[in-house]
Amino acid sequence: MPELAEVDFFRRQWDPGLGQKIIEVHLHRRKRVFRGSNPQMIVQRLTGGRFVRSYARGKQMLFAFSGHNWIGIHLGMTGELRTEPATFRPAKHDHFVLRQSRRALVFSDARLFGRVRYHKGKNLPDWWLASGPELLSDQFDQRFLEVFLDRHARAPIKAVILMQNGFAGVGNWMADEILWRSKINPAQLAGKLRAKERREILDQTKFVAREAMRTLAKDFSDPPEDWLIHQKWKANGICPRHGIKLSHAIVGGRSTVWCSRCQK
DNA sequence: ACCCCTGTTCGGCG
DNA sequence: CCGCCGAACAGGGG
Repeated sequence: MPELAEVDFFRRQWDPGLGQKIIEVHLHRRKRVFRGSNPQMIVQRLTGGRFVRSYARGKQMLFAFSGHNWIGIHLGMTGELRTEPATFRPAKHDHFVLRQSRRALVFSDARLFGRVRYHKGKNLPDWWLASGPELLSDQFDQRFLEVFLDRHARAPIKAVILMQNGFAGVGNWMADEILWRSKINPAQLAGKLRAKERREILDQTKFVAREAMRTLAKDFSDPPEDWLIHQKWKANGICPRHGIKLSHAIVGGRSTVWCSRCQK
């Protein structure tokens, strides 16, 4: 579920716990979400520390704790963060719980595609820096885009827009929304795109990211009515521009929707 | 019962 | 070696 703006929404769900001490860490040690990390060490290092700050970058979140301890969380397909009362008892899918005196900070994930990582040190973890520049920053510009599109010239543009080292935070619905607004067919090879189309991709990516941050990230409210996202999952979804029936196919390995009239 | 899925990684293959 | 593609991961919902 979570892409750029939803990820930031979930990150902020733990805000009430900022500055507060962690009195107990509860986790299911054997769960897949801890792959690559040592769950026992997470418990050891976080217990008694303080939750001091959080960051989001693309689909990644980073939580800073006192003593140079860091927790990275990726929500995968079905992960979510929330807070619960102090008396909360974890249920089946609540894999990681930071208990504070007044509340519990909870990560849950039914499908276990999400991930919790641990990092110790004064500097940011390497994997944090591996994702692309933030879409709304000046580093995500025309020059960056050109190089990235050319590097993946033989892949369909839909697949390229889903690559996190280029389009950090873009997931399936954002990708379709961007391509629809740019009037580009999702199956078009990235290397075939003309100068005007490349400019459109930059502009529409910024637009979709900015608007999503204004709505979804703030309170999980819907983007405007005339966005493609509202039609995408309907059996008989129509193009918001002129009302003809949308096309569906698997492109770049992902379910894709587009308008055959405006996206040639 | 069967098929679908807003994500990532890995092995196969061209 | 580079890079694309399909499968695998796992569970819930239609």
